[in-house]
Amino acid sequence: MADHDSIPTSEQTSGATNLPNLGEFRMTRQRREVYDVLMSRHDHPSASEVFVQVKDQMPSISLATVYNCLETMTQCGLVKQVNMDREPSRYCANLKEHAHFYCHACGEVSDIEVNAFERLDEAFQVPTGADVTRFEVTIRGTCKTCKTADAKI
Amino acid sequence: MADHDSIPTSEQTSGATNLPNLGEFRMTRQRREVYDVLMSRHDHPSASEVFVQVKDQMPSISLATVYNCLETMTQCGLVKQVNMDREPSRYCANLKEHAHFYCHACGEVSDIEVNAFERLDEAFQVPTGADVTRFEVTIRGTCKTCKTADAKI
DNA sequence: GTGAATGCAAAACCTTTGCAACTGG
DNA sequence: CCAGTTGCAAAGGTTTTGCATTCAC
Repeated sequence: MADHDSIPTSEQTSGATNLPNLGEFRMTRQRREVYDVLMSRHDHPSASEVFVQVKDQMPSISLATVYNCLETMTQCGLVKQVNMDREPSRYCANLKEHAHFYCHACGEVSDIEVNAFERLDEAFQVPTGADVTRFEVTIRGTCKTCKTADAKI
Repeated sequence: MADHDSIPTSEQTSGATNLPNLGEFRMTRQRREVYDVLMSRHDHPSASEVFVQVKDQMPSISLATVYNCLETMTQCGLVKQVNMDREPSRYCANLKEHAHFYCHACGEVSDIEVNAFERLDEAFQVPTGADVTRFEVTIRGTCKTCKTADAKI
């Protein structure tokens, strides 16, 4: 994990939905660190959560830079921004098409495999004449842990 | 449209997914006006867009009150809050289960009918042991208007 | 070398909150 | 009557921005 050489190139990511366009991407120490942190976690941290962890390795980094890095990487398609309601944006490095499960009790977000993303449009009456770029699916509910904890109260 | 008597009671809305709980709901002039504005539009206005329109009818109303009204009505299940990325929250009075289409060119949000919402869970590997409350589906792309406009440039 | 990225602080933005005055049931 | 709601202004938290400095290519 967190291997510097694991940053995908345009060629390597041809399986992903949005090909990263890394043409003008300048690899700074800050960006590398931010990306590494994101790669090492599967819990969709927010910018400030990333900031806290990166600051450990690089005390001089500023929060604004973390925001800039995450923004740039999102534009490049290197990471994905995940927004839940009005909560702070979260970020994830899982480029594979997937849905999200959101537990409204603990606020945790987890990735969900999709069995047939491509057949999703059958279920929806997409406006005629519109170009569909992508489906975004969030499943809301209570995770196993919170359900159990709640039952014990 | 915008009929004051059209505000649903708990009994009338038994078909909706979340039954409005209007027990403690006090119908003030402000709330009625906010609700009317929302009922009269199908374009998912934000709080300040609602504010502008309500202020027309009721110049003394404050933005904070509009926020309060919308929040309360969302809690009651009278309206739905729709969040797109980091944009201001939008609101809609369409209580029927539906998905949203978001045009990233013009930023408009439109409702999408769902043919088989209940069979959606077949397509996703929902975490075992979790309780699913609801599916939220956003389809992103370019609407017909923007697609056409773009082609002309 | 040079344009892009950083770090800092300040601003922008949407939304919530505290509190006195008001009002719907 | 009186708990709940309003209006105002001020605060809150997240994200962006301006600008001088630094750095990657």
